[in-house]
Amino acid sequence: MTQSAKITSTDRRSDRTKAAILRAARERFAAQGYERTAIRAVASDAGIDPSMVMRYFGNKAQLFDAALAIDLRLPDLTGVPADRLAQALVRHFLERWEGDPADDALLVLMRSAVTNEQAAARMHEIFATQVAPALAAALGPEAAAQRAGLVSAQLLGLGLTRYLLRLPAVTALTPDEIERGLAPAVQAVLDPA
Amino acid sequence: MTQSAKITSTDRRSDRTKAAILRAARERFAAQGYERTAIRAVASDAGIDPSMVMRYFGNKAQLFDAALAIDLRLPDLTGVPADRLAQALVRHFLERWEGDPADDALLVLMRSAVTNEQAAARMHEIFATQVAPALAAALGPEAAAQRAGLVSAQLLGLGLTRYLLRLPAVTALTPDEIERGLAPAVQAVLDPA
DNA sequence: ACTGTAGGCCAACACGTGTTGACTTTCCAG
DNA sequence: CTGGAAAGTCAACACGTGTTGGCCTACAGT
Repeated sequence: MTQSAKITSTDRRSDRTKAAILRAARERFAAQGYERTAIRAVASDAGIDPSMVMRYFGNKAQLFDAALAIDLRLPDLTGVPADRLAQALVRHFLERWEGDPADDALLVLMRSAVTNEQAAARMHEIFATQVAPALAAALGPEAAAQRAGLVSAQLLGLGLTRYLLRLPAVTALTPDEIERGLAPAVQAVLDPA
Repeated sequence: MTQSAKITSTDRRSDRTKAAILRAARERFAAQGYERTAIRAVASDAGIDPSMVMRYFGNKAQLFDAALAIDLRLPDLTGVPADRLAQALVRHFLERWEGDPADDALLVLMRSAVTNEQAAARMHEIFATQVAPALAAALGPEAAAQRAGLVSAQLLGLGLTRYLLRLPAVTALTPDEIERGLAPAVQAVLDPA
């Protein structure tokens, strides 16, 4: 039977628009956050009718949830010498963000998580399943539990001030200056006095 | 003429409700951010009609602007020994925030500034007129310009993760633990390698 | 007692939102 | 060719929003 051929062809069609919706949604959520993003605008960006968004994703909250399927792609820190851990972390996030801050999932999440409970919950989840384990692998479980919070505070603080708030005093710095300035600070958190 | 007496009495009446509106607005903006705060809700909290809000503040944006008249009450850092600057800063913000995070103006501002241009602009202004000068007084002008950004990133990162996102790994720490962990890191930014 | 005015309320408008259901078009299997 | 399902459009509902203007009420000055 050629049913499989049929299925794939039709499924491909719908999957393509589904992907277009998701891409448009990510861009809007990133630029404006959850509340200010209108489904009509997402649909318009994707070149289809608003009702298609509902057909494929159910409702706005579920669309948001789908847009937040995130992989931070944290580097493997187990091979990094202990005294260069901080540098590796700072550099990784800088590289990630300098590319295109607007569509980086972590910044999308931050922008919405501040006013939206659903996004905040997802943030907790991302932290628990990705950030904490990566640090635990490098520092050992109990040390990581103590320090992962402050490290996150430092890195998210950078993302907040440079890419979301765009504080001039932070955007004025070059990536190199940030790495040189911030890496020792993060290292200070990793190595308790 | 007793006109002055008349004016003060009537003005007092209106000023009292005006203040009530402002108080309610600050609470709502703090808890929900700009977009999710409804004027009807503010009016209801203040025990008056929504149209009174318009009468006294013009529109929502101006109400928001009035709610953001903020004094960070930064401590005078000129007398603090250079090697204790970071500790003084971290402690100050912790004390400020541990009291009642919900109505601290800086957190109000952060919550809205991430999605609202007007709030972001105000944030830049607050930084330029309060944070930067306080650091300049302690570090000297050109050193402050270089490092104020990263110091702010670290302090706002703490506020973000602990009071807005409430990341468990950060809320689990006691204020003392945070001060011990973060002060050396902030000091590392203040003292370049 | 009378009157003007400031303080306040009510009802409504205009608009944007998420969401729904009925209708049309596309397109492929038989 | 043809039927039927998948993909997509259209128009509308129900609701919450910021905002407006007209009306009422209390009270201070004469």
